Amino acid sequence: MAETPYAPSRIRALPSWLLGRAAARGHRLVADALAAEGMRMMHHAVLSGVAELGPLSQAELGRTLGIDPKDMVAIVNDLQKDGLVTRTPDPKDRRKNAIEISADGRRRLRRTQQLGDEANAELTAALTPDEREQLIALLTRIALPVE
Amino acid sequence: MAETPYAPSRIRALPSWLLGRAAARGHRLVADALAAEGMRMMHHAVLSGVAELGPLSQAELGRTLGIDPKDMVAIVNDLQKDGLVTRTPDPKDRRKNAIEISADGRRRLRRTQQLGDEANAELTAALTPDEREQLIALLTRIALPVE
DNA sequence: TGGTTATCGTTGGGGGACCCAATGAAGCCC
DNA sequence: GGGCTTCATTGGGTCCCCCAACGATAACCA
Repeated sequence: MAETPYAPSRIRALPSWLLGRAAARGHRLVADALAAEGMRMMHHAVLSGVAELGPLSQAELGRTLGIDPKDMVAIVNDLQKDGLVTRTPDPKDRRKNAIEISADGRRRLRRTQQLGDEANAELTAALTPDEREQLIALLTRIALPVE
Repeated sequence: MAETPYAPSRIRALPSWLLGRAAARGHRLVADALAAEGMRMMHHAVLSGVAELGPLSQAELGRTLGIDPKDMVAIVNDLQKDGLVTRTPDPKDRRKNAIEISADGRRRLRRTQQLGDEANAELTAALTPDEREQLIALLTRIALPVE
């Protein structure tokens, strides 16, 4: 491939720029890995959230994962169409849908979790386990709005 | 506003996920700040690159900043339209355009650099200067493909 | 020298993530 | 009971990223 000069540039020392680059690479790695199972990042994230947090509404899912309600509709549609989750009206609150993972969903999740972990290992391959933990800790502290 | 539960989720411990969140917040902060000058992130990045690396071709700019040639065309169009850069045919190589920053471009860059720095300060406000340097160092090592 | 290969700017198309506003239905609070 | 809120859904929009192709030009090399 072509040799990229990557001359020093003021821009590339800014956290926001580095975050964008690193996130793009991470997204590429994970998305490519998940594509082997016909899944996308958001689908995997939602499936993982549903598996952990039990049956819950789309709004709750969206809040915990930071996903827009509009996008959530499409994601749950896809997951439901593939039989990975069930969407049943909540008898307690008829506005809500109770989203729950299915047996197929659990099986799929096992594989996508594996793929996601591998992709993240490759993403952080240049780091020691200690450094990886440092990175996670630092990112956690700047990822959220101050509120 | 609604209380976001942010219950523990396996997804949110993954570097790729955290990177996506942090990058989104960084982009929001920087983009909002630059919007005050009518600039977008990519425009500022290109302007900064041109200022540092002197007159150079669009392809070289794209390689150093990781910007797609297609997007570079639009960005340079905008910058040229605003009189911030000049695009002149390179006499040495008539395929290339020599992009160079103008006096107006330098003035604009001074302001946008200030705004970008402030936004990045806010982005990393929760970190000590030491931790900020750590984060930059770690990100630098995972931002680039292995090559 | 002539033919192949590569690069440059440009145009075209497309996808994924993110965000905002509005709607009807349903629950909540007083 | 009336006002406010929440829920799922629909619609519209922006930005960044990637791939493919093209005509023009340059570089390579036998």
